[in-house]
Amino acid sequence: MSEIARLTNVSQPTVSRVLNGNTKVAPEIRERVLACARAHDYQFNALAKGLQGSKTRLLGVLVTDISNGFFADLAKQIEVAARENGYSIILFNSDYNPKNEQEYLDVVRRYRVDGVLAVPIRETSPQWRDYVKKLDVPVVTITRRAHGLDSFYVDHAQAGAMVADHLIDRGYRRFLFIGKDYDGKYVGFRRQLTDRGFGDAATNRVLRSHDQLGQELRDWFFSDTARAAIFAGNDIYALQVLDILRELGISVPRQAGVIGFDDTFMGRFLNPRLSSVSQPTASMAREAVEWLLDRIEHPGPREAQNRPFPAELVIREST
Amino acid sequence: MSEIARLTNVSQPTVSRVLNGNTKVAPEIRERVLACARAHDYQFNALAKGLQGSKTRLLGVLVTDISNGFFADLAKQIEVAARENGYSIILFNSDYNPKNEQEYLDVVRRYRVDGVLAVPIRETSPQWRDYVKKLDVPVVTITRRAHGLDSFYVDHAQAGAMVADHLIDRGYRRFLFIGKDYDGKYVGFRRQLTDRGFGDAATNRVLRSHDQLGQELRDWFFSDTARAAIFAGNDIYALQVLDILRELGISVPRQAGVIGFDDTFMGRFLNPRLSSVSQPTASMAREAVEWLLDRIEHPGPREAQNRPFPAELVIREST
DNA sequence: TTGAAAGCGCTAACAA
DNA sequence: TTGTTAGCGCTTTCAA
Repeated sequence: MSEIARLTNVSQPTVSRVLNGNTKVAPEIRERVLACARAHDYQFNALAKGLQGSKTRLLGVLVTDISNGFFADLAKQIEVAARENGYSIILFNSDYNPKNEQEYLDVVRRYRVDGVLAVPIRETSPQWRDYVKKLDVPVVTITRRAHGLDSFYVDHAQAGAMVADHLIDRGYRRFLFIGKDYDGKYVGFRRQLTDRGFGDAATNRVLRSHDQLGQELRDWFFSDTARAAIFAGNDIYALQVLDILRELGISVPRQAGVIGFDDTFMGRFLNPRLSSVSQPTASMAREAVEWLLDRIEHPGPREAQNRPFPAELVIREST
Repeated sequence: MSEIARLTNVSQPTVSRVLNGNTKVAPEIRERVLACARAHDYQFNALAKGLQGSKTRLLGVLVTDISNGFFADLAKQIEVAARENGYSIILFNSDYNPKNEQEYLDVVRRYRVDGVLAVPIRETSPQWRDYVKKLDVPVVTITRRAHGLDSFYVDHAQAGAMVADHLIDRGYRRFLFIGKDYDGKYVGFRRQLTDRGFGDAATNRVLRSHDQLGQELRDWFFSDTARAAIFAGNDIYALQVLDILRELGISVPRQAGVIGFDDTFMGRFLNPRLSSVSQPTASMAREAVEWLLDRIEHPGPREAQNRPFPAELVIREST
């Protein structure tokens, strides 16, 4: 700016005024400065700008696993929405590790980002919530609900219940969930199964996804003859389950039903095409970003926004 | 820092010296300052720090499509490697749009990132290369070779030739490539087909992936009875092709062979399991990041690094 | 080994 | 409408 000021015979603050365009400047000077800036391909220094007030036009985005198509897509939508509003994102991957998540919140403070969008790992932990609230930037939670924080999410428990209904209606009589037993979707799934009379421990199991999954799945499947359905905590698990079942010669959906979660892109092309639960990623991302920007641009205490989105059952060939 | 200086009765620069740890400070003061910083959960201001020299400890990462599992994985690896070295990444998605790419290079300058890792769209364009070279930060190209710039990539032409050999050896006699005809892998693929006597236009076609793909694929397939193979420019196209073939009742690999590119995670679980070309993502990312950091930490002109990595043919059930 | 002072590139308050 | 001045939070001289 000083350089441009020198070249155009005005003061440096005047250059600033022209380039930011929010103050009145004589048209003649204005043109001269703009021309000079263009000629020298001037780019403002975002650091110097940010050093002043809090406006870095940087958003921190924290996801749990970017290599999962669902989150990759989410990150993409967030980035697009942010860019449309002149913000850039600094991205972090927690890998479901609270240590990384904590580390990231420090990075975020270092760069004085204007706001944070996070897929939390410990959204139910009061310590985490308190820590986040002490941060002096607005934090918005996406895809998961964190009480007391702005949250944009689909209700996993309700989605789980929808899955239960669907599977029961399709005639499946015993159920396996692949994932963690404290996962909201399992909680809702199990509750609904119980309500409809399928709450037996015998007909209702949880398996974590790991190397032994094939063996365990096989044992579970052949331990009973009732028609079996598998609810995978995400589409990636579902993909693996389909492969295992094929290996075992179990036909889907006849002998076993399989349903995933997130409705990632590949699902509609799998063989058999995968039933799944779809989340409105695009609108979630957009609304969350807009809400966050609104909080950034109009600071001050405000009641926590709680915005649930409807999940949608996408029924294809696997159930 | 001033606050800590006040509380510990030393000067602010001394606090800086303690916290950065590269200058000698009396152990007693040192302890006092560190204790105080910890107590107040001090986080340095990366903006103020970056305003000084060029060290923002920020890396710009530009990919073409983060929702493609291959690039998502690449971004993840880059982020991990960067973080291990104390750098954070600011991520951008070009969506294969040169306008976005250009815009991003401006953002990168605004934030004074220390270096850039890019998956370029126009790596063969001299204008792009010149523009990048004028940037005063080191730029490293990943997954694609850009002459005159540091490049970490697999040789697509050579990989394409490997695919050609493989398909011919499997007994396929006519070939379809899904992607763009100027794609390096197609260039190498076609050259090798020609060298081995399968250069006929009649047996060798290119199709762009789009809505009409199903119809076009069908026309192509039934236009001849020779055994057909389809080389998809990436695994996502391959996934779609498999689905179309299944729809048409064409059995893979018997009536048609299908091979993808990138060997993304899902490939090994598809039905049939997808043959593909695997790139050493992890080592490419790691080496590229390390090279970039080396260039950042030891500036000065240097000969452009040209680092090809070997691609590997992963043969599964689809060919 | 420590402190005082200057300055990185901007914005904002104030004066002209 | 424009210029002058101060200051954001650090690092980096230069003295002491």
